[in-house]
Amino acid sequence: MVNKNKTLLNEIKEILKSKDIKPSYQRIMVYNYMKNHRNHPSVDTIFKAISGSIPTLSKTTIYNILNFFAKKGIVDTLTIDKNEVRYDFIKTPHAHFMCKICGEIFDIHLKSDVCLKDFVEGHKVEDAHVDFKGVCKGCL
Amino acid sequence: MVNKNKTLLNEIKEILKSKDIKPSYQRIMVYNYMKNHRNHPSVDTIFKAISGSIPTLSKTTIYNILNFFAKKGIVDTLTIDKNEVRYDFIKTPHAHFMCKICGEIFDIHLKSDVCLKDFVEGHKVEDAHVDFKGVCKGCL
DNA sequence: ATTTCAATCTGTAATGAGTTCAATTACATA
DNA sequence: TATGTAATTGAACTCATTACAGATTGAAAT
Ligand SMILES: [Mn+2]
Ligand SMILES: [Mn+2]
Ligand SMILES: [Zn+2]
Ligand SMILES: [Zn+2]
Repeated sequence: MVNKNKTLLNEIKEILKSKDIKPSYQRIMVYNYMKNHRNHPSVDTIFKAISGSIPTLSKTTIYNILNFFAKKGIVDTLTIDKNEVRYDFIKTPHAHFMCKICGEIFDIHLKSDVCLKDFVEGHKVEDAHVDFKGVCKGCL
Repeated sequence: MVNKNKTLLNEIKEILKSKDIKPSYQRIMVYNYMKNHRNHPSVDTIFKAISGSIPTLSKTTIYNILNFFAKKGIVDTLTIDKNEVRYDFIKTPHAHFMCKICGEIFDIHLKSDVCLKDFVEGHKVEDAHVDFKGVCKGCL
């Protein structure tokens, strides 16, 4: 069990190296968290989740790592929540639904091609987001 | 000229009354600004623009009015800019493009129906936004 | 006209996400 | 082992937004 966990972290280390990212323990742990959670976490959520494993962890480090990961294309930055930035471990283009009651963000899989445009009305597109807000299934 | 301006402000007063909104001078001026600008302004932009006409104006009042207008459906709240909320004087559903260089937000008119859904995957939709980010025509 | 009362406005203080920065630590290489 | 660069840390800071309490407004009621 411990050995298996160690193997998984070593896999992440190799992934980071292959992307020209120095695999610090902090970066490995953030990557591991993102890989295993689909909750579109905020910096604070990640901090609370992994600071137990890294007693000296600084929240600034989480900010640094996520900004770096975003630049490297490992995570996507979601501005759907006006209170704090949320992050997504990108797989494929998809939309999001954020519940105004519980704050949860759900993945939505639409048959829409708006996420795949290179240009719109002459502007060069680098990111595309389809965001819904309302009341989620569970809160209805 | 002055008379015509006064007539326009009186028209706004009637519009607000018809929506069960007490037509204070501050509210009329914010409405008038939104009606005449398509720049998706922030609170600060509106404050700077109209505080000359209202010497005692408080920025808190702009926050109050915009939150109130949003609740009444007069303006739409855009979270595309992670630094500050931007507001839109709604006409019809449309998408937005925000330039990462100059910060300007452009209206985009797509032939997409994603903005018109009532439910997605069981969740009740109240707002829908299609947001693009990149480099605008002018900054390219 | 004066009183009354709720709604609105104002300004200051508090909150909290995110950034800056200088000092410390980790780690690869010589 | 010594050195140098990159990463981490934590405190101070910025700045958008909210909370709050007192002042002002304006429309009834008397
Ligand atoms: Mn997602
Ligand atoms: Mn618009
Ligand atoms: Zn919910
Ligand atoms: Zn631009």
